[in-house]
Amino acid sequence: MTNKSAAQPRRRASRAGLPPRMAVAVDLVILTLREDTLCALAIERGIAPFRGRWALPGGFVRAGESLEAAALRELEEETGVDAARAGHIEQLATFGDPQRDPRERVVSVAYLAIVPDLPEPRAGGDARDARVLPVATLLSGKVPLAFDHARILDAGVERARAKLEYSSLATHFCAESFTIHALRRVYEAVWGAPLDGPNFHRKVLNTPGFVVETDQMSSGGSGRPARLYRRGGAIQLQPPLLRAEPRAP
Amino acid sequence: MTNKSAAQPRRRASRAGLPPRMAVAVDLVILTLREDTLCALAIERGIAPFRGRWALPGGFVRAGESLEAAALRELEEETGVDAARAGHIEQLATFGDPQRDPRERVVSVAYLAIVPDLPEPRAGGDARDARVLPVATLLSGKVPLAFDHARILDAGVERARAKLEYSSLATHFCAESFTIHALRRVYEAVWGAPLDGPNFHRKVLNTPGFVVETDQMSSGGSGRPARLYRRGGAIQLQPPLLRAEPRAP
DNA sequence: TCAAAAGTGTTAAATGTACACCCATGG
DNA sequence: CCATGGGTGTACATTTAACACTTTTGA
Repeated sequence: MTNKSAAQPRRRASRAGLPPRMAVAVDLVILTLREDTLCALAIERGIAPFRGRWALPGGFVRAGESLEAAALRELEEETGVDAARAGHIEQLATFGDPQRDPRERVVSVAYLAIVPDLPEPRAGGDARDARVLPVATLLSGKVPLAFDHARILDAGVERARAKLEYSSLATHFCAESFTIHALRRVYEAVWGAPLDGPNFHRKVLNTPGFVVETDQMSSGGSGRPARLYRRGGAIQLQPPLLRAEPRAP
Repeated sequence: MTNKSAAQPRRRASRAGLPPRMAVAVDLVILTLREDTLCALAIERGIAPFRGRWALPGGFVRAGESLEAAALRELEEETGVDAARAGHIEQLATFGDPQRDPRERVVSVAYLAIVPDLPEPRAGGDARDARVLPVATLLSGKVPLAFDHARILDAGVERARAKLEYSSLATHFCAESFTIHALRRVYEAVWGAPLDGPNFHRKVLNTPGFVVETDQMSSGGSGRPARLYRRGGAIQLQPPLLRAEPRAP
């Protein structure tokens, strides 16, 4: 019916019904907050290709291993953070350009992980060095990333920005208990814009399931001690926290 | 861990540092509207495994072919709709459970396509039959889908529902020019809830870039002729069209 | 003239925004 | 007693939701 069957002597394997096999990898965008700055874990590659360049942590999926399991395994290998301590992990997108790896065809499934208080990473395996660097630095273009990792990182940051608005993702940047102020600093760091403190406070408390009060108070800092909260059960926020866009007068 | 690694000598390749190779497929959730009902294209499988069961259209990615190109090729093969006529196509998620295909390890990258006025599909290739069926039927469980395709379809429908709210996706269900009423019927079909006509009308017109007026009017139907509009340039809607949730009094 | 759909007006309620102001703590 | 951040109050602007009402067509 189409020209297809005629025009296709094309890859004998395919005609025989056997699909080509490809390597499948997972790459991780691991986000955390360091001094009110949005940061990601980056690896300095110790082997070719892109030796000496910064890259996202990742590795190949093993036979019999699910994609999610591979992502969690890589997360633990690179950071020492196990599934329980990881605040949040979700699949981001899949990158499969035929040229994205100069060695051979590699399809990479990217995952986004949020980790509170990411420990100083250990270089190991194929990595010459491993560091938690500001996202702004990594995306500035001054430190070109290996492969298509700049696009992957960008997708991860965009996903995080979008999800703060309508999900409880922000709480995963915080330790188990946190002040409303700390939560606000997460929003301000990820969105890169200041928010009104009083209104933010009310909005968070009026969003059912977002946070739950504890009977503890913060201590030590300057100023009045603040109440500590824990993550509530809500996954989606209704109504969403709006990303304030200053209105034109 | 599973009986699988025992059955295989665990691919010596993997121990030598060479990653295992896997087949990579694309599967398509192709949504359209038929008589105000959200429908998806389904294929009745003519070959094992799952012979005789309904499945989503899809196929293996070829060597040297990008994922997106594979998705567009499958879309055209199964529906005759080329990239230009497809309203919208986007990557949805990747499904890679080791057991999802009983033959061998297949990682499937799912795509979501929206096509206005999907033509009656032609069965061909490995398909015994091809039909446009209501999503509600396919997800009801009465017609079990092959592989993990119920999960994929569900993810596609959920993505479409969510994106109607904050993107101009709904316009891609419509022909090139359409009335505001037709656009509203898209929202009502996908969300499964009625919307207030007058308020919807204003909201659409007040959302910059959502639709642009033409100088033509609809003809033929009963009632007053309506103005026709085209898709505007906006991708994201600001403010979003809210999914009306009847308020508890 | 009636039914059906298009489109405009109107109003009460809910929400968002900006900022004044009091509270509790450490220096 | 002052700086710092925590938290509440409040007034105003904006948005939303509900629905009455007018317009324009085909039957």
